[in-house]
Amino acid sequence: MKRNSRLSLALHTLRHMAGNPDRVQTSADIADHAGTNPVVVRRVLGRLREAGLLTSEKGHAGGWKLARAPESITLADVYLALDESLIATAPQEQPPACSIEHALHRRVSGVMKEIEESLIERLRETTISEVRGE
Amino acid sequence: MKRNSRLSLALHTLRHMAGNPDRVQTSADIADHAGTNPVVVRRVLGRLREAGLLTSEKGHAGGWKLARAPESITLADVYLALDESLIATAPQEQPPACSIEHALHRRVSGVMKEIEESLIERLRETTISEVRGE
DNA sequence: ACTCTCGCAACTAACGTTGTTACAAGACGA
DNA sequence: TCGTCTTGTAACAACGTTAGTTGCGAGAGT
Ligand code: FES
Ligand code: FES
Repeated sequence: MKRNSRLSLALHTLRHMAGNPDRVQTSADIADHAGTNPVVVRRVLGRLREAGLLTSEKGHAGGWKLARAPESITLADVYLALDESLIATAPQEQPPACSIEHALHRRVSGVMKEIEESLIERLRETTISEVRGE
Repeated sequence: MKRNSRLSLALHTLRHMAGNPDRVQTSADIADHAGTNPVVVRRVLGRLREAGLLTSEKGHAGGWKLARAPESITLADVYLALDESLIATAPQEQPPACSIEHALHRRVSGVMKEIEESLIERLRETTISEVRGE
């Protein structure tokens, strides 16, 4: 229901896999684990696969596995893989009648872009495997 | 339809008023001006009034007016008045069963908080009246 | 063949946002 | 006092987004 449940699901799953990098897990396993539905898991992890973070195999003994060393996967990689800007700036659909409105929008979305940049920068500082419980 | 149309409406209206600070405008005027509905305008501007940016009067010759000098109103004031965090972090409804999930959430929302801080800081650098067309 | 798995399309339900109508309450002027 | 203007607020419809669910086809392995 929340806006970043996809990010939470992705991070938790990756971190969980980082604890056992060679184990193959099915989307049903993961869904159980995360209290959700296998299809939802495949939807989210599918994006991570497109970004090269995971691999998936069909058939018997198929499932999901990390595609890279967990130490090389940063929070920013996950955030970008999902490509849902948490920083919202409406893309100004109409050419604005009023030039001041235009200027305001430019100003605000300029700041937003900067902020998103620095968000990604900050997220790049920590890898999946660095985060531990308590 | 977009996530920040309230912010756009608020900023544009305030900037428009800044050009003529003593003029009283009705929500119908403003709605015409912004291509929306008077009730929507009252909803958004109501928040700005609660934050002390505007005043409103009922009755004949009533309407909306700036409560402060436009040079003293920053973009951050408006953003905060609307108090809709553009930086979304789900407030972690359940106590998380898994401590790693908890740690991940803490890390991410810590970063988000910082980022929102710096967003506000950046927005505080410009006042309403500073923004001009072309 | 059979079974397991992903991939994908379609649908529902819940939620948030905008726009709209309706009406009460207050303020002002005639 | 009466009429009119305006805000304030509630209620509703329309729409988009998201999570969840079902169903089924396509590969992969036994
Ligand atoms: S349950 Fe495995 S990391 Fe949370
Ligand atoms: S129309 Fe007046 S500021 Fe845009």
